[in-house]
Amino acid sequence: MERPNHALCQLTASLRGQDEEKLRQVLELLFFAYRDFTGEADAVLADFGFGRAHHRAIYFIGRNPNISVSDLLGILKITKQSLSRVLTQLIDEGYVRQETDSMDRRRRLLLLSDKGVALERQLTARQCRRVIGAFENAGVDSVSGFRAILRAIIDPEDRHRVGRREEAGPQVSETRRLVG
Amino acid sequence: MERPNHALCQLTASLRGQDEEKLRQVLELLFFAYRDFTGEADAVLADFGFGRAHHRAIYFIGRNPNISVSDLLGILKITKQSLSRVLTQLIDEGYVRQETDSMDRRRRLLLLSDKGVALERQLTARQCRRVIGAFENAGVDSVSGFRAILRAIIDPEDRHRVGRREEAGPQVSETRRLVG
DNA sequence: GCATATAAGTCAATAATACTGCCTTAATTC
DNA sequence: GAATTAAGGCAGTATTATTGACTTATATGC
Repeated sequence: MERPNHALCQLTASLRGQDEEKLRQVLELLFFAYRDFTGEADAVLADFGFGRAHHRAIYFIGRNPNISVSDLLGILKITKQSLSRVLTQLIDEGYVRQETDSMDRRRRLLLLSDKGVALERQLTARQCRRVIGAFENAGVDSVSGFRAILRAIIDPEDRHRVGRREEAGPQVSETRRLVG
Repeated sequence: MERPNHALCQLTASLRGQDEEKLRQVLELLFFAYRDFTGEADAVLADFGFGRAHHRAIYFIGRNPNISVSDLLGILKITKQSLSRVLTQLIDEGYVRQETDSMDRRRRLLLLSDKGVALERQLTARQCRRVIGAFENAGVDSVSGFRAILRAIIDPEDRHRVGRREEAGPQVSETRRLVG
């Protein structure tokens, strides 16, 4: 059996220097870092009987108050049925509230309750602590490069999803914005 | 409901400048980047009737030829039963071979077959293409910072797992190394 | 040699997360 | 009024993971 190939490093002219070993290390860094990063929240979630799916819903509802179900689906990229299970639980247990949009009464706008806000903060604080620790450990000079490359790994059409949506006075959904 | 808190940014003295918005963006970058990064391989895996669990097994067996089952479990941090299902499939379908360690006949050493190597390369090549694209897009100056912070996010006791294990002549397992 | 420990594998039951497909209701838009 | 959109429900299935209990084979310590 021949040794691992070296074709990868010739994929582009500008990166001839990138050898396979370095690239593989990056794949592994992503794997281990993401695992430990998400693991940070898992212990807390387990105490509440929730999983990662609940975390993601709580996070993005907290981040985008008054988001509609379909806009949340657009962020999470899961099916309506998958979100439904999670959302029903969160609403039943009082972490998420639903309000009918007065502008378009078909839409249900999602909001965290006080209980939901408290949980979201607890989860986010833990993950931020890990990230801050990493920034300190690696040196803050590394942060801008870190952010730039993570952003560039994301599919171009989803890069705009990072950061806060503008706080909508009269609700303006993503889907509406495309139409209007 | 009050606005998101600003307590996070005061977690450490050295990072007073880090405000919550920036930190949250990092959490989101990690989420979207990892999703798109893994999604890259999913389409290929589906063609073979495999999932991400198979990918991880294939990757780390390819990366650590002659790894023992327990050492692989140590990397993946899943239960023996979970790995078993995946490994049985991969062996049955001829992607992974098993050989008894001549030094310790309890151990089964895992190796990719030619078919396994071909699949591993296909998956890794795709993910590397995305990473290389991101390096070009963000600028290669960002790479070292990117790597440094990812590494620092990983639990300290697992950072040594990034990179190739030394190619063992007489098989020396991780567990053995601790003892001997 | 015998007791203990280790490596691997197996069986059974369960849970979380996701999927497809199909259908309903209500509200809006053309 | 017809078509579309938003939300949700129901049924069935797949993947990945878990816990717990147990077996077999081999190696190690005394």
